[in-house]
Amino acid sequence: MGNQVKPFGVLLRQRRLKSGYSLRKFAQLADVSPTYLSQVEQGKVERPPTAERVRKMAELLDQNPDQWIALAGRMPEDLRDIIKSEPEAMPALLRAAKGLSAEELRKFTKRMENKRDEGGKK
Amino acid sequence: MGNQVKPFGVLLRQRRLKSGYSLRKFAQLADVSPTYLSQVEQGKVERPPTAERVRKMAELLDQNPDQWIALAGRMPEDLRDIIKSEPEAMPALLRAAKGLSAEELRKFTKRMENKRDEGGKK
DNA sequence: AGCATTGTATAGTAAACAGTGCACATCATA
DNA sequence: TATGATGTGCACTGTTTACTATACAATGCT
Repeated sequence: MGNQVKPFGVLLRQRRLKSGYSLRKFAQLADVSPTYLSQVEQGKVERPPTAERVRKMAELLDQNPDQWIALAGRMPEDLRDIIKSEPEAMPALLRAAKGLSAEELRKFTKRMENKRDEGGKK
Repeated sequence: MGNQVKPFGVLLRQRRLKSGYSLRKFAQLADVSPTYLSQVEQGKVERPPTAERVRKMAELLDQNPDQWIALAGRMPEDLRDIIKSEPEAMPALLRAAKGLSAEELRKFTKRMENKRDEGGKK
């Protein structure tokens, strides 16, 4: 509900400027060409960079890498494996989680963690 | 934990034979070349076919498409969007769900569904 | 024997992906 | 005016992806 998904490129540019990096400087740190970085920030590329590169950028700007990867429309590699490990139950879980608020999701997350910590019996 | 993840190709071949299709016949129905289908069944291809094609194959063989897509190491398209809608909370939720059994996952799924049905207050 | 039908190995390919290089316009500063 | 730094448009490129074409061996049927 009301989750305004700001384009990845816009967010990237905002954060980069806030950190005081020029386009060329940051491109160098992130190990991409200035041209490409410019295109990404403008949303001129079909799809944002790879998950690995997005992770690097997020780290350079002190942002949450997972969040940025998801915002870029990529999938953190481990999530794919998690889903694969329970190919029926995990998709169902995600679809059920779809409408819930972030707070509710966090609550469920906590409960799941407790479930695991309380003893890997069996 | 003892989740024996049977290779997708092996499963595909088993199901295809059970349904009485020859490789060429099924390849034609699924709209791929016999060569390619053979490779897929043998696990000779780096990665299984696209989600769309796997879905088609699953339907032809009366299997659960989502399950097959996940088994093939692909991501049902809608899941990506769901994760993107809550780019912090959803990855966290999945990671917490990681070790849980299928039954426990189903329980949480039910609870989430109830939460939603009981009224989107606030 | 002849022919069809089965699956398979090898090689190749069109399109998409994830970028790069270079020239260029704009603005600031000296 | 010159020099430097900023970001950007356009063309291009190496690599990966998701397959296909061709030829072939093995088995079955008549």
